[in-house]
This record gives sequence, structure tokens and C-alpha cells, in this order.
Amino acid sequence: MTDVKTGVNPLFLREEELRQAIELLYFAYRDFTAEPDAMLAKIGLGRAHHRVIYFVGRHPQITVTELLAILRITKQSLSRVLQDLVREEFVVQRQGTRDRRQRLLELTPKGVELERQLSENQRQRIARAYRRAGAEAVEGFRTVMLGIVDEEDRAKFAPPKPPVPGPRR
Amino acid sequence: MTDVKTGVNPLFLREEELRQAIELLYFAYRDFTAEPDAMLAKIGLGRAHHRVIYFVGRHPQITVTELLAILRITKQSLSRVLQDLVREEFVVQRQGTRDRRQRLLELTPKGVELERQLSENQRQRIARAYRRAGAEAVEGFRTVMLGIVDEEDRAKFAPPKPPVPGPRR
DNA sequence: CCGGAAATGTCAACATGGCTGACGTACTTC
DNA sequence: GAAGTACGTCAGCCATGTTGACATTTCCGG
Repeated sequence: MTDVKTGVNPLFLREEELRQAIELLYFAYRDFTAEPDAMLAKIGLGRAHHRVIYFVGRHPQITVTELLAILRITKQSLSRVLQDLVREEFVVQRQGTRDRRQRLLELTPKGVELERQLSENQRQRIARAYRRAGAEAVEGFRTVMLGIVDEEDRAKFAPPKPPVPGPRR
Repeated sequence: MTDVKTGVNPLFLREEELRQAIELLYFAYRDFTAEPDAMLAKIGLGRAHHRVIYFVGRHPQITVTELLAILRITKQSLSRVLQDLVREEFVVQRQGTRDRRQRLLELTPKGVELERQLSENQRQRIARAYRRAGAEAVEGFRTVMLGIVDEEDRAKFAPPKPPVPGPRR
């Protein structure tokens, strides 16, 4: 196969390569969540609250069912953290107009501010890594990560082409 | 700055790009851990057990202190899962020879087999993503992930050059 | 050789955030 | 009008993290 001239055992290389990837995922996630976790702990919230705040901020007017599909947890688990967030006025629930059974979720200004603070560190971490790695590496990163994600969720990640104020058809 | 000719707002692009990265990390980790978690649940173990089995398998003869440094949890937390694993004979503890206070940890054959089964799915997931993305993308992935990891842990990730049977100095 | 520090273990109590099961209400849809 | 859907809630269980306190064994420096 390959690597004949270097005398390398390709199976070994592959195994080591895959293990490094496993560890990169573990360490990156561990370090990526450490700081927000610490900030949350100070105000009596946890990582679960962060996830809700993040995705509600990302998708204003999201319904409970949609949020459950993203988080892949039970409604009872979500309910607990959501109650905290509503009580503390980080999130508001509005009745849906199209379907009045729905509760549309939105961040309050206070929620927006918390979200910003929590994500700030994560954004900086990513920005730093992106800057150092360069555009080409970033493309590779995105491609590989997308391949790791379950197929059904890949559609969410259209290449980041912002809405260009061009001819609107 | 950049993107002048396309009329793109670079700040928006950056924000969207960073948010996508945050979500890639979240979804990739979520999907990456889902299957091992399900397998572990069947035998009454959890993700914490997996982490211990993984790193003990990766670093045979690792000491408790070293393992704690990798996992960044308290010794009490580790102790609980370690006790389970020793009782169920996935892991053995041997007294250190250099320093007899140490308990060197190792997988039993049963532990090796479990580790293999648990990681199999993860390795396949990575292998598939690597295969589809190509060598260049893999390099980019590694570079960016390394940039996300805390500086102190980066040294662990030497480029995967296996021990070539060359002139040993 | 003695005393402090280190490596490890253990007990106890607590918090977070998953889970299941059961049930209720309001609303939509057919 | 009946069935299904969106959402909420109560109750209890489990895994896994935390802190604090304390014990044992061993190593090492003065």
C-alpha cells in the first residue's frame, strides 16, 4: 500500500491517528466548556442552562419541541432548566400565533447579555485557533467535523455565506 | 480589510463562522459519545468509566495522579468509577516499584476487550470522516483542534510519526 | 533518623442534569 | 366529536461532578 518506502506500518499509523483524533475531541471539548462552566457556577447555573441560552439565542422564537430535537434530552430535563431561566428572566415564553399550543422561546435583554458573556470566551478561543491555523486549515476543520456529526444534522451547516445584499431574485 | 470586492460584512461573517464552530464542537461531541454511552448503559457503566478505561488503555501503568491530571476531576470522583472497574475486573492496580505509594493502573484482557468495543464505533466514525475529507483537510482539522486545546496539553499531540525502525542514534 | 510532603484511599454530604412513568390541559386536525 | 399534538408537572431514580475531613503509607531532605 502506501508508505512502503518509509517502512511504516500503515495500520499502526492509522490506529495512532484515530486515537489522537479521539483525544483531540475530548480535550478540545473539555477546555472549551471549562470557562463558561466556571462563570455559570458563580450565578448558580450549569452547562445545561448554557446550552438552552445558546440555542434560544441562536434561533429566536424556537419552539420547545425544536429545542428538544437539538438537545436530544427529555422534556422533563429541559423543563427544569427552562423554568430556572424563565424565573430568572433570561428567557421569555410567548404563545405561538400560528399554533397556540406552542411556546415560542426568546432571550430577554438580560439573557442576550449573559449569552454574550458566556460565548465570548468560546468565540475568542475559536477565533484564536482559526487565526493561527489559517483559512485552509479552517476549511479542513469544518469538513472533518461535519463528517463526524450525524448525517441528519449536517444540513444545518451551510457554508457561511452571509446574506449578500445582491439582486434578490 | 478582506472581502471588500464582494461587499460582505466581515464582522458578520466572522460571527457566523465562529458560531458554526461552536455548534460543530457541540454536535460532534454529542454524536461522538452517543453510541458508547448506549453500550455502557447496558452493562451498568457510564461515560466516566469509559474515560478511565480509555486513558488507562492508552497509557498502561499510569498512576492515579497522572490520570487525575488528564481528567481534571477530583480523586473522590475518580475513586468511585475506578472501584467499579477494579471490582468488575476491567482494571488492575499494581504497586509501583520506583515509588511504592503509587498504584499503577492497567487494563485486564477483559478491560482491553471492552475498550476495543467501545472505541470501535468512535474510530470508525473518525475514519469515515477522515476518508471523506482527505489528507489535507485532516491536517487542517488537527491544527485547529490543537489550537482550541489549552496550551499545556498540546505537547501530547506530536504529529503521528510512528516509530520508524531506523538508526537508533 | 525525623518530620514534612506526597500518593492514595475513604467517608459523608450535596448539586446538577440526565432518565422513566404517569397524568393533565389546551389546542389542532380530520 | 375523537384522536393526536404541544406542552407542562409531579415524583423518583441514577450517574457523576463537587467540598471537606481525615488516615495510611511512603519518600525525601536536612
